[in-house]
Amino acid sequence: MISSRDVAKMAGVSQSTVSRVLNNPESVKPDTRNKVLRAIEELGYQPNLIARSLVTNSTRTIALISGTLSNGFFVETTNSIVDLATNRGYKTMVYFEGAMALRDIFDSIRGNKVDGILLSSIKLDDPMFEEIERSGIPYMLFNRRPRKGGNYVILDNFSAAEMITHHLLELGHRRIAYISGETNISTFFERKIGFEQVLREAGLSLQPDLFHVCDTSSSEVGKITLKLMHMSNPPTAILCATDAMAFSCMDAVLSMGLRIPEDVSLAGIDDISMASHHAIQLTSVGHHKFRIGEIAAENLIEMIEHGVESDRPRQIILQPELVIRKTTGRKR
Amino acid sequence: MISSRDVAKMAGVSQSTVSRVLNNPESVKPDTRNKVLRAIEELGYQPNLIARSLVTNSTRTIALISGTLSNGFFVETTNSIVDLATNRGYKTMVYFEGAMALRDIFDSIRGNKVDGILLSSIKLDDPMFEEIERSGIPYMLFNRRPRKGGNYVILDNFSAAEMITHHLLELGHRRIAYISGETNISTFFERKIGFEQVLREAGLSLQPDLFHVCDTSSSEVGKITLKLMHMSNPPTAILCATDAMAFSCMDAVLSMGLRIPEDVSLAGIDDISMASHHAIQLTSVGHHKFRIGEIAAENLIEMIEHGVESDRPRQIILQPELVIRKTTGRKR
DNA sequence: CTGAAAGCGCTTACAG
DNA sequence: CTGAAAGCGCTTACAG
Repeated sequence: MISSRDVAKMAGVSQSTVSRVLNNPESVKPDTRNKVLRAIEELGYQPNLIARSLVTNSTRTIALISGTLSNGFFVETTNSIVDLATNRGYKTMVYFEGAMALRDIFDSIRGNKVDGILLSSIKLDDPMFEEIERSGIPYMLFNRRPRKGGNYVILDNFSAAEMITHHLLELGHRRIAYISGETNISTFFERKIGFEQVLREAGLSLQPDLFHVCDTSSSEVGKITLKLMHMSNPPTAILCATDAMAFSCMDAVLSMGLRIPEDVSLAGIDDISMASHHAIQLTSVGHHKFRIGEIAAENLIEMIEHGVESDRPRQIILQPELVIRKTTGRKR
Repeated sequence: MISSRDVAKMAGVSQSTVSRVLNNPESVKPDTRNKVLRAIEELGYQPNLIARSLVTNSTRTIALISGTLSNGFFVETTNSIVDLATNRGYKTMVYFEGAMALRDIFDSIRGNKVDGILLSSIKLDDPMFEEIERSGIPYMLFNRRPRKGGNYVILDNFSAAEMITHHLLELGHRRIAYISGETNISTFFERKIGFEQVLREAGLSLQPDLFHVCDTSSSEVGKITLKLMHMSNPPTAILCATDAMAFSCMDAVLSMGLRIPEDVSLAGIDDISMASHHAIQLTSVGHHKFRIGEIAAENLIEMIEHGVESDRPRQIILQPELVIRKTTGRKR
């Protein structure tokens, strides 16, 4: 491999000068600069970024630890985060939750000296959170947050759940099923609280046989949906904690030959782009598409480049908008 | 930051021994090994992988350069590639086509000394292809291939297009519109050839007003769809070169208040997972889900670990299966 | 089984 | 404006 020594030799200068031409061109006389540039060209020299990183202690790499792409929400955030980082001159190391323990991913990331971390996969009481804070590596959480503190950008999940539940109540629904993911995750925790709160205000209560927690996989959601719709007194509406779950739920409902919303209303939360497809038309509530990922990435890069003010965590809560489409209708 | 020197000092051994404990534990006496291990534990030592890479000349990193996640096909390959790589102990640097010129991505990748490259975004006559070959970095292309040679795993696009076109002809369709992406990409080129071939065999020909090439974006496909369906003599069936395009097409058709397949039949190619959703039920043709990405990653890792046999390129062509669902029906 | 020394390919004070 | 020297944190022959 060609190194800066080779370039230096060919240009008849020192290695330091080659380095300067690369990193601070104005500091070297045009004449010498051109000699170096020509040598670089001639040799097809490619600086070894690994070596550079070792001395500068910066890799221009951010790590993205994201929920699985089976959830369309993370498809949108992953796409926009990677593109934004790329445009800003950062490489993105991607990990999807589940393939490896967060602990091991974090160790790998530390060893690789990434400049910053973007993380969706944190639990409410995750022991990793404190470690990440302590590591001093700039980070932004997105979509989920820990119980206390941290830098994050999330949806106002409580409000989102309130809004969509209100909508269902207004349509006359009283038997509303709720399918949630594990409530040790802030998103699911906060959405459930919002749902319960509105029920309570309406003089209703969360009925155990209409409330289900599952692992958010399509097969699990499907099973629960079938169980619900086979009840002697099935719900007239189903609220799913995410749009991705609502898609699975819809799939199961339709597979039974039932119609939406005639036989059962269906709603989700997140308002991912597929929700607006004319074949889906899912009523949902969420923030404008893509923005969560972008905001997280923007803030992270700012922290990397202008330093972290650890006394003032970045906590951004986006306000949701209700989007009524075709999967919710009056109770019959 | 704690280095192996600190560990060595604390354990009362040399840096070499610390290195051995990490990389070849059996080569050091249990006694010394334990002293070192204890020191590592005590100091919370994390080896600097950047420094290691500089000397071993291996980063355990693969670069994935993928088509955009707006196309569900690449969602599935990205998900399975990243997970497979992670499980095998490789990090994945991800780039999406379009955010940066392939030329610049490649330079960045070379500088970062990745162990291998997984690339979907190659054109038929892409000047970058030769450069990649020449670089000597192990690589696998997937989904698309260059005109000649290379390591790749692709669908038998010609057969896929043949099969789906046959299906449409058998349903009685004669005015079949075809919406394609740019034909300087092998996928679109081969699919178009397959489509034309079957038409020709049936004594039909590709009619200019029914054949459209676009940039595959949802808005472009939508525009073309509207144009087609507003013709005085609209097509009775539309074949889209990818399922992702078929989804956009479906969206546009439904937005006009038309029904599928009553007013127009619709088919795609790829058979991505969303195609089987009960609200979509898209007739398509493709290989079993996820496998293309996995096969590409498996082969790449094998090349990285067991060496490249450059005289025998890896060329894997997967056979498609036709999956008839609800978007295609008899011509009325 | 272990250590001292050299080296991977850069950058960065320091001196001139 | 430029060069010689030291150093980033590892690994790897080599010697013992």
